[in-house]
Amino acid sequence: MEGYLQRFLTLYRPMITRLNELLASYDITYSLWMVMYHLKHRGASTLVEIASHYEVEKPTITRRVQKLMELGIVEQISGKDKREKIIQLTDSGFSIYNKVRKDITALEFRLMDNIPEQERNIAYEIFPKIYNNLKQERELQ
Amino acid sequence: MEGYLQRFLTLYRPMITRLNELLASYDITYSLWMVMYHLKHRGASTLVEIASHYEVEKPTITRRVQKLMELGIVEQISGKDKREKIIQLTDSGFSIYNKVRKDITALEFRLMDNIPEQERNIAYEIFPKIYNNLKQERELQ
DNA sequence: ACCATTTAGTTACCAAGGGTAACCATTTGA
DNA sequence: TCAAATGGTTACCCTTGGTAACTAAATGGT
Repeated sequence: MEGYLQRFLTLYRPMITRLNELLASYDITYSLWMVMYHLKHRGASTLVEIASHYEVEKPTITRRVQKLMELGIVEQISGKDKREKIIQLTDSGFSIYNKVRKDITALEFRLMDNIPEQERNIAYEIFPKIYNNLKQERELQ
Repeated sequence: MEGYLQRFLTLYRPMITRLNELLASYDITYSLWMVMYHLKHRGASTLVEIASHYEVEKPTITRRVQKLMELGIVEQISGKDKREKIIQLTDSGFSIYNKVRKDITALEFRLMDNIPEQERNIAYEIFPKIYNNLKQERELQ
């Protein structure tokens, strides 16, 4: 499996570039999109939950959430623990999510166009496995 | 295939973090490693070739190559076209490459540990296909 | 053969994204 | 009950990368 990381990294910039081109018309960037995606798929979350999932520091998420709040895409809800800031998508946030989702799904189909169904699925399912292995690798240190 | 890009992006930071931790003991970062990898696998290259392969701008590669030259990892060779700067790994560069390669290969094995051989291969082979599709997507614009 | 255009690379400046350290407020738990 | 741990923010800085303007060299149409 020599070179897997390299192949992964080679894909990164072209992918981010296409994605940001697409997101520009909605005035968001991929880093904001990642938070929106997280809230859509995992529901209301605290900043620490988001930070640890993507393995970035807390201030990074503070900044992203501040921008998303200014844009009216997310809002804070109250929980028991007064230290926590629980964030969820607003109605407007959901609506923007759905519009962007269509565009991204279309892009994903174009990128997967000539790849057999079975291979797509395997490549799709392997990511969470590697993710878990990366997390475990971290714990060992 | 909805969410493929997202799954890809989610992996990025954890992977970069592990990789940089590993590379730190050799005093290089993943961005320098990518250039070394390119030279090892594609042979002596011009800066424009490297830049267009990874889809970054020329100044970015100028900077990386300057650092690698300071570190004695790459050197310039002369070609016919006097505008071009053709770069290759030095003996020292090859030696460092081989040491790092062992560590990264070991990391790659740990990350793929619990994934069946066949799935690994498919996930490995799918990257160049997506890469080509991304490049084609760019041309259409 | 000549000159406008293109190409390769560099420099200087700037922007995005993210990290570290220090801090406050709240909660946990010995 | 009070020290330690946790969630979040602020201020400052670093890394990476992009843009614009430039030089030098090569190309190509006339």
